Amino acid sequence: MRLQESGEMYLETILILSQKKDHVRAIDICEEMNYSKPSVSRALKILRENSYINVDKNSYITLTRTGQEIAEKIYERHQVLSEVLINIGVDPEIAIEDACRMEHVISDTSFEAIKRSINK
Amino acid sequence: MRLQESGEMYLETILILSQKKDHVRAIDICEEMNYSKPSVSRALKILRENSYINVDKNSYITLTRTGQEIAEKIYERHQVLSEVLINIGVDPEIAIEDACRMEHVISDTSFEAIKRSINK
DNA sequence: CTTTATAGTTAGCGCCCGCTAACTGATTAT
DNA sequence: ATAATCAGTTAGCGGGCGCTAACTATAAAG
Repeated sequence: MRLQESGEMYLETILILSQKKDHVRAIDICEEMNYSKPSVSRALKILRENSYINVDKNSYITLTRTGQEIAEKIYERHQVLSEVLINIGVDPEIAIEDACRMEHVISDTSFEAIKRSINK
Repeated sequence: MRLQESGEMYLETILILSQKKDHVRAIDICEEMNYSKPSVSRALKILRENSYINVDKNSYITLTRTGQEIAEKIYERHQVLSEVLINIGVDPEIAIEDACRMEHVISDTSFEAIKRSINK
């Protein structure tokens, strides 16, 4: 199953949360993304069914290998794209918002080209 | 009514078609976008109801002032973004596809910054 | 003049993905 | 032990936006 922009955002959020918390639960995602519990619950169900995440008896969420790879990919894009925008003078807040949307729509090819172009 | 990405694509397509044809009809949009007639018909209905386009007795479609402004804005983004990507070495076909998606999600601020940054 | 082709519309399906209301089950506090 | 709180789920709504099937109206062709 091909992951939607929405699914990618959930994975990225789980990655970020697991970097600053011991464990990640659905409720943490609700707070981070400002979504209702049912929205998060359903999204996690789909991610679980498609083996992007695991949920243990304590409802602690972890990324599977595939989930982790996608989350890291999107997160890297987020970092690089917002940095690029900030570098050309965009207000950091706006840069981050834009990066958040662009990170899901850019091809691997274009992203690699962007990374290469900032290294010179 | 705030226009969706989909609505912006229709307006942009109408602009492009009206540059290369005497008149634009729904069926032309179907062919250009590879969408079914009902999909286009409904989209046009919404654009008409919200005064982004006019449709005359011959079913010829024209952009209103507002529609034209949006279409031109998106089209400019399309041109600039694909040019930028091509310039940094992205295959034109991929560059255009990516520009097609990015053009709808970038803020005015970031787009202006990108334009400025290529002029030096 | 009737048949056929072309363009547009209506009805309704289905997936995405937010939401509220209301339930369950577990943990904490009285 | 009972009540309250917290986390998660289920049911179902609604808007966005593709689709097919089937209808209508108009124009072209026999």
